[in-house]
Parts: sequence; C-alpha cells; structure tokens
Amino acid sequence: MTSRGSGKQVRKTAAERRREIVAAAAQVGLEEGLECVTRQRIADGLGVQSGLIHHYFPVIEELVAEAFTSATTAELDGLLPEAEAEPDGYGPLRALQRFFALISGAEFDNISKLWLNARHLSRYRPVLHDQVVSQELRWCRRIEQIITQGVKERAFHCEDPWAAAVRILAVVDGASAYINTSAEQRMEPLADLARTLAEAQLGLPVGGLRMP
Amino acid sequence: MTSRGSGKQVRKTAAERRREIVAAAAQVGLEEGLECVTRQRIADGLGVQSGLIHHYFPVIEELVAEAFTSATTAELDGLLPEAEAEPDGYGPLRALQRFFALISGAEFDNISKLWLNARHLSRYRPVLHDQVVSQELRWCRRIEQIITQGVKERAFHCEDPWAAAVRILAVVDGASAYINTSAEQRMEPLADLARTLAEAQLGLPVGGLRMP
DNA sequence: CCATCTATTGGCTGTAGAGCCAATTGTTAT
DNA sequence: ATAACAATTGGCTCTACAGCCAATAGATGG
Repeated sequence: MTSRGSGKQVRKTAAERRREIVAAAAQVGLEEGLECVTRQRIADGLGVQSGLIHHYFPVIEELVAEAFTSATTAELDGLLPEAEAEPDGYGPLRALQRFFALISGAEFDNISKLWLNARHLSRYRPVLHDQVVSQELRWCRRIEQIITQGVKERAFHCEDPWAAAVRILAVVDGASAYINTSAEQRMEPLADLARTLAEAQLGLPVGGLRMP
Repeated sequence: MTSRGSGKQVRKTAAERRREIVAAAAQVGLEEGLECVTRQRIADGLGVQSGLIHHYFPVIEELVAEAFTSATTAELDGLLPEAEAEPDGYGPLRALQRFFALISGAEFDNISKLWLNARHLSRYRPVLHDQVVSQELRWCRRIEQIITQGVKERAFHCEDPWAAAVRILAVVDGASAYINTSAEQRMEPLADLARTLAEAQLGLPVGGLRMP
C-alpha cells in the first residue's frame, strides 16, 4: 500500500494522476473484481482523498470501464504482441503456440475472472458494455490477423479466418467459464480442448500448436 | 404484478409462502439478474411487506442461492428430462437432438445470462458458490448419463462419457458467454459449434445431432 | 367463544457507496 | 514576491440495502 497516512499532500500533473488512478483501478479490478473499484477503495490504495477520484472521474462507471480496458489491453499485448512490431520476431505458428501455452498458466486466472466479471456487469453498465464489446472484437481481430498471416505463409489452412478466430476464442472462454466454481473438477477434459479445436480449425496435425 | 395495494393481509401456510417467495426470486433472478433479488424487490412483487421476506430468509444470500437452484433445476428438467421418467419416451440420440435445438432458441438467453451472472457472483457469495458448483455438476452428469446410455445402445461411440460431457458443456457455455455483449457479431460462426463438437465427441457424422 | 399460535406488519438502525462542492494548498507565470 | 491557476482536501446529502424486532391480526384448537 502507498500508505502516506496523512502526510502533506502530493501534487501531480493531471495526466500523471489520471494514469495512476486508472492503473490502480485496473489492478483492483483484476485482483478483487470490478465491483470493488469504488471511489474509496481506489483513493485508499493511492493514499489520497476520495474526492480526488471524483475530480478525475465524476461518474464512477467511466473509471470502471477504463480500468477494464486498461487491464485487457495490457494482457492482449502480452499474450499476442502486434505482429508488425517486430518484422520477424515470431511467426504466426509460434505466436499461437505461445498464446496457448500462456493461457494454460495460472497467471491467466485473474484475466479469466475479469472477463467473466465484465461480461456480466455489462448487463447493467452501458459504458462498460461498449468497452467490453470493443475489447472482445479487438481480441478476435488480433487472432484473425495471425491466422490470415499464417494462411498467407502457408503455415495454416483456413477458409474463414474470422470465423476460426471467433470459434477459438469461444472455446477459450468456455473452458475458463468455471474459474470461480468447478474449474478443479474439469481440469483434465478441458486442458487441451481449445488448442485441439484451434488445430482442427487451422488444418494442423494434433499437437501442432503445442509449445515445442 | 400481484398488486394488492394495501388490502388486508393474506395469510398462507409457511410452506406455501416459502415456495412463493422462492418462485418470485427465481423469476427476478432469471429476468433481471441475481443482484436484483433484494428483500424489497421480492416483497413488492408479491404485494407483501419486506419484513416477511426476512422472516423466511433472514440471510438474503440464502434466497439468492435457492432462487438460482430453483431456476436452473427447472431449466435442466426442461432441456434434458430424466431418462428413467419415461421408459422409452426418448432415446439418447433424440434427447440430444432436442437439447441442441432448444439451446439455440432465444428462450435460452435468460438462462445463459443467469449462468454468467451466477458464475461471477460466486466469487463473492460462498452460499451461492456451492449451489452453482452443485448445479454445474448436475448438468454435467445428466449429459454424461445420456451419453453412457447411448454408448450402451450403440448409438454413440465414446471412450470417456464424463470427459465428453464436460467438453460439450464447455463449448455450450463458451458460445453463450457473449450473451450480454457481442453475441450479435458472433452468431454465424458459433451457431453450430457446440453441436458439431458434440458429434465429433460421440463419433457421429456431421449433422447427426441436428433436429430431423 | 376464547386463547393460543404464528404469519405478517411496519417500523427501526447501521453501512456503503455515489454525486457534489466550497475551502485549501502547492505550483507556476508575471 | 505575488497573483492566478489547478490539484487536492474534507467534508456534505441522498439512496439502497441488510439485518433486526416489537406489535398486530388471521387462523386454529380447546
């Protein structure tokens, strides 16, 4: 905790403070859930008065939505770095192998919880809803791009990269739907489901997307 | 609405009133979400004072959990009636065909939302958590039973009915994960995903689980 | 018909959060 | 140095909900 009990007030530029608040909110949303992103909770974490949060985010839902976008954007870039960034850092095959390896790890649990959280909360929060839809499509397009690239390089075979991306993500989301409940009991049957389906969608041999 | 503005009080047996309360809570949970299951909301719907709800459910979380179980139990029996009920009403093949037909309909939307809702809320509500786990396993076992029966009758071919059931439900849940957000944009690629995967898991030809 | 039982009422309190704003204080430009 | 500006404080009100309980009023058995 940034516990500055009640020391002198620290003054930052608006942009910096804003970033700080969003970052704190993203972390709380990721670790404790989006309903814990409250004025008081974020202010406490930053060692600041709750009125300050209101100054930057008069409507709390806007902060919640931005926290979600911040967290999922960072995660997407970690899981599937933009291809164009490094001319030939990863090929599409290795990118997907890496992706399936990463989402199997326990570090992905909080992100699974966040998506579940956001998808439900979207029912009541229009601002969040729009950002969730937007992020869902971003994730999908990122996969689609990689598939399209892979097809061009003849690494994959796929009629409809968009449809394949949608299906792959649906199975990923399906397998992580039980993260808060009966995940334990479903481990084995679901361990390779998404990867296997992806291999089928891309015309790869079984195990073709397993990390070498 | 059962609007009895402020007429005389109606007295019912404890068991009957209790059932009434759970039924009302289940409906609210299904149509508006489990966080709308509040003392006031349920009392209003029944034309009753909110103190009465407290009399039957001193801890509101118990009502929420029971509402969830009530709604999902009814739904499961509607989608996959117990085989033993009718000695030969449906064969396993027809039971699954019917299942996949039903979950494609719009009437299934509220149930999808309820599961999403409950799986997220389980993060914060231990009582609900246990009921969700319990219901998840019931749904899974029901599918497993049908598969086992189908294998016995040589209608299906499947090594591990439990694993197949887990996988089928994961894809069903994955396809319905977007119900509050980008479901529209994903319709086509996901329309037959669960059914197709089930066919593969059960050694059936493509379309073998489509409703004739 | 009366007494007892209990379902039901109609309040009460405490908490947590959102939204709001005048006063204060650190920073920056004149 | 001082004035102007903008970040920050430290409150305020209002709402919704959970949990609780003494009093009331329908039902039921003696």
